[in-house]
Amino acid sequence: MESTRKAPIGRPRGFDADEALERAMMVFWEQGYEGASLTDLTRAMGITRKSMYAAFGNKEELFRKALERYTEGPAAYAARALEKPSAREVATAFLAGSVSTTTRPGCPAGCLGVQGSLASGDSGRVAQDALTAWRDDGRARLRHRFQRAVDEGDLPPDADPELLARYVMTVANGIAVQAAGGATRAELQQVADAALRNWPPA
Amino acid sequence: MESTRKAPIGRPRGFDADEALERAMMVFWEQGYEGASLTDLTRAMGITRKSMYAAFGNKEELFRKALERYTEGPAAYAARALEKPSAREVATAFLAGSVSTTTRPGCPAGCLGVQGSLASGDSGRVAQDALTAWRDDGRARLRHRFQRAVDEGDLPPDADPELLARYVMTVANGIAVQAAGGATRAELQQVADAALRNWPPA
DNA sequence: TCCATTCTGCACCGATCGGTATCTAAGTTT
DNA sequence: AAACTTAGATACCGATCGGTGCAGAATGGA
Repeated sequence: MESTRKAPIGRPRGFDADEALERAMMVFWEQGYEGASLTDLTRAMGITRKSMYAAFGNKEELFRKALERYTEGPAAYAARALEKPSAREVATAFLAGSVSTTTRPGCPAGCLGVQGSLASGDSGRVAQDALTAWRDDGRARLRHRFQRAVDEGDLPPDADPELLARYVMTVANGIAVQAAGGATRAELQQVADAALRNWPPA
Repeated sequence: MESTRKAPIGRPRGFDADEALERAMMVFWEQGYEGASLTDLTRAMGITRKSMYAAFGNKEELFRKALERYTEGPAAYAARALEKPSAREVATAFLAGSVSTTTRPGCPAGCLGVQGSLASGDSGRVAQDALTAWRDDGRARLRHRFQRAVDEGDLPPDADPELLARYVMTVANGIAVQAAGGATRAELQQVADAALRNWPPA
């Protein structure tokens, strides 16, 4: 009985399931759930469709397992941050881990938890690029406005318009993600207030 | 010549192009670019595929025009915010407009500019829900940790763990969006530092 | 040795995708 | 009235989607 549990009869699996899942996670991370086709996934995993279905069930379950792996791997900074001794250190470590993981060389830019459905396949790339350009344009306008504020003495001379613009835009993007996840207006207004409690933050 | 410009020969358009574009914008806003099929779009617009192609070119151009309309409509708060007299008012109005627009009743939750490719069709809904639950779980863990900090005296007694957790998660989500758009690690670390310059923000 | 299981590889399924063709009917110009 | 353009409806195109079936080979335990 134990022997059957350890090694079920039949040809053993010819690939490393953990490594295959790691590869699948990277594809989902980069291309999102719908943008990652079975062809993309299995090619990256180095196995056939049949093997993937036998090992992971279907695409949805593969994604869930990839998300679990992401939590224990690239997103492990979150759990580590929660163990810091003070709240300030928790928050600092959490955001530092967020920065580090979303900009890690060799890994897709961004967070699987956010853009797992933000990224897309080739057909949606133009729209994705258009939206990135749209956000960049808004940020540039904020930057110019804050530069003017520095010039006019409205902001201190050592204020960094680039940083301030990116800060405001980052909070706004985060608010959008929160709203899409069901946060209420009152909750988000509290967040906006908190983000501006000391202004300018630099 | 003026007459031909005003009314070109042939049967005039039988629908209001502006209103059709408005409807299309709402569909893109709610379902994202790839999640919005031509069937969804034309049904909402009340016209046929042929009419849509004749009036707007193709799906990509329709999306671009819908994004323009979004900029001039629901996202007009951004332009208005830039006209405020002080930098603080600019930032305040920008974030307040972001909150208001992403949580407006009768409109899709979130920002078209962020989740135009974040949302998805029916096939990706389960993955989308899983990611929302994933982010909610992370936020709950932060909240519990901050509650403990209050209990231990690490945070002042009047600190709001719910707000602090949402604040940190919002900034992290924004960082993820920024990273996906190409922001560098150094730039984002500056943002994270700015977000924590006065802690706790409440 | 026999059997069970998984392997690779390919063809295939129904469904949907964005986009087009074809038809008739209708309305506005010259 | 003639010329022109659009609307509506329907069917269709090639491509891709997630998922399956079937072939034959490989590799283990009983």
